[in-house]
Amino acid sequence: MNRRTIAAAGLDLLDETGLDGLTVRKLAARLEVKSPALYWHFKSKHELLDEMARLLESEQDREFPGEDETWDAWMTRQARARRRILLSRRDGARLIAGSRGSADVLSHLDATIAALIGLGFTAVQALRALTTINSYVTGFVLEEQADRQRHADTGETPPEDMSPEQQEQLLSATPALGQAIREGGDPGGPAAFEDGLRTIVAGIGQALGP
Amino acid sequence: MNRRTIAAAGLDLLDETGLDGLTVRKLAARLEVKSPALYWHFKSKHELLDEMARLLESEQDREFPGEDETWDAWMTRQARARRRILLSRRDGARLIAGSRGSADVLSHLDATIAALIGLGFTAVQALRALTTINSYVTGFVLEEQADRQRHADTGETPPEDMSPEQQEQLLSATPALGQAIREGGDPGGPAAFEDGLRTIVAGIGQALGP
DNA sequence: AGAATTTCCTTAGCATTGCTAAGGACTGTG
DNA sequence: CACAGTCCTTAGCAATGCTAAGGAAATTCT
Repeated sequence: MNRRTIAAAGLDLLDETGLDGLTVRKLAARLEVKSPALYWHFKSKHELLDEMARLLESEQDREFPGEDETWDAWMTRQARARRRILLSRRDGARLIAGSRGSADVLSHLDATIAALIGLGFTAVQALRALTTINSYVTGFVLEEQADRQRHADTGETPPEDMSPEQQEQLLSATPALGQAIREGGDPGGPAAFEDGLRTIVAGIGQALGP
Repeated sequence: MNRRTIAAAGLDLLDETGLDGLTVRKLAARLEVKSPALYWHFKSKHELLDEMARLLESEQDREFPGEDETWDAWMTRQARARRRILLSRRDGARLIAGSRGSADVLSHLDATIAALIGLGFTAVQALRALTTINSYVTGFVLEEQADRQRHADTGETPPEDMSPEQQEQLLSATPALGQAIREGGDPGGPAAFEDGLRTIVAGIGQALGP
């Protein structure tokens, strides 16, 4: 048993209990061990969460733009992949947002910037573009998952389980917002994510020059 | 003593202890009261945090575009105001990201969409633009504040307190990233925020049509 | 006015949490 | 064979969120 396997078990437990329900004792029990045993491998719970975050992030393919791939297609692909990773575990966004990044991601970031410089970016433009997209994805998924848990732990009926009449009653209280939701769907859903991503990538392209 | 004054005291305490250090007992002590007294006003700590989040959000001026103001100037101003609010309290972004929004912000969102429709947006475009910017600001400030606490509780020297030689040594390990930071400054700083914001607003403008 | 109800707090304490101290078994090394 | 290192256990401490039960003061009802 090492840090890696413990972190992996932690991610599985995360799906069942959520970040707030994840305790060292429960994780130890799942590994058929008493809780102080984990403190041999990690000096604190926070360090364990950091390792879990690193493991989750490492599941993302960290590719560079392919030969015949444009920078914007690549950035879009990368952003989608990150969202999928964050969504793949319960509270994934909160887990990663609250953790220390590894030196590993720094070196990958460095290589990515280098690759973008080869595609016409300046170093500053590349870094700024990447952090802008990153902030957007983190913020978006964070609210996406927060909504999920809101409906889960209040026992409140999620909008998609309501009768059309109930939906309509909610929407009619805020007419403009109601119209936007009727025409555009859930503002925390995949379509909204794609739209925002497209918007940001377009803005980056504009800053790059014609 | 009511929910409002308790939440206000909670925000003050938040600055001293951080979100993780904020306990019901400490807050009660600050109000010169025993801890179960607070459970008369709030049925759980989470509900208290929600109220604190609402109070913090309510400090933001919720203006509509002025007569001679363009939509992009207004959105930029609004995004900056939100960042300032989140930064005004320690862990402000985490506090708000983890809370339920109030019906109050829904009705304001509705009015905002209506105002943007008057400026040439469709309802869907307006809602999507607002949520995109919102996700970005939340994500950005979240990492901004996370960095702050990382340096605080590891006792690690923040880069700005290092000698130029130490800085250079860090930067040289990742040459492309190093160059980007030397030329563009802290990727979690105000300049980076402004740049990302400008990028997103430009992208929104492009989607609106010429 | 007196009784009843409501409001808002206290004292006491329970279960759970992260974490530490001390020690035991098992493995490899001089 | 002694010794040191690795990885776990048992026992338990201080702090946390929260509940139960009750008390004092104000408010309302008759």
